[in-house]
Amino acid sequence: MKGSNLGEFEELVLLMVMILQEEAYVLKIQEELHAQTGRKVAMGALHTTLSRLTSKDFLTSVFTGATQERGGRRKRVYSVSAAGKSALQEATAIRKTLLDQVPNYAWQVRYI
Amino acid sequence: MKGSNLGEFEELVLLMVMILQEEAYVLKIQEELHAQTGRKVAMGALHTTLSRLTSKDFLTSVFTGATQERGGRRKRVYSVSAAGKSALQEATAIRKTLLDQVPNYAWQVRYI
DNA sequence: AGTTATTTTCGATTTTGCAGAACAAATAAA
DNA sequence: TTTATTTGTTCTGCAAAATCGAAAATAACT
Repeated sequence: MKGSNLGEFEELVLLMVMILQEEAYVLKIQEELHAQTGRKVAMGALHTTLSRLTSKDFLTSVFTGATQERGGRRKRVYSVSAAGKSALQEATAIRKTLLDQVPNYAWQVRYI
Repeated sequence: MKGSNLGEFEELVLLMVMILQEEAYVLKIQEELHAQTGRKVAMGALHTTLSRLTSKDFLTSVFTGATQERGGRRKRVYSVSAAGKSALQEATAIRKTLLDQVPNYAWQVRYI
């Protein structure tokens, strides 16, 4: 219970990987991250975060066989490990707890 | 809509300030942060974050008159600005949106 | 004036976030 | 069968965020 805190971007990336599932490879992640959060990050940036998350054992990855598209290299597909999920879970839970204690709920985002 | 992303610790601090209200001064924040999240941060760390948030205009602060306790200096009480609230709101909303797209809700923290 | 508790300020360091260029692989086109 | 083009990976490097520890202030009480 040390609280292996996730950086804010790391957290977004973990979420995207969970959402994308078998489609969780860099380009897709980058694209989807932009579509959903309006954030456009360089590929290098994403790779750095991805490998940092991997060395923290929050992500694992495997190569898929190359497809027959123009320039279609084999892609590395990521998935969130159990540790990654619980880190995410913990961060979410803590914030939820705090959020519930904020007086004047007016400003809050409605759950439900 | 630039996405003035909050760091993960910055976000926790903003939340604590909102929760603590008139009691939002460093020592209290530190103490409460530890109580609620199990995280023990050094005072210096907190001050750095607090002033970063202030220069981003997410926090404002005023001095209270010193109380009559032994060693009781006047404390600087913080409060979250409108900009701070919306930054918080935005971060929360984005994550909520993503969270809702994660397949296999089982692992998720229940809202409600 | 000196002691004591509380808060703020000041380096210094590690970890995260992010960009861009160089490199590698695969295929389409010339 | 070379060359161009697209897709993906690695490397280098800097900026911003997270932290610590110690030094300076400040305020009451002796």
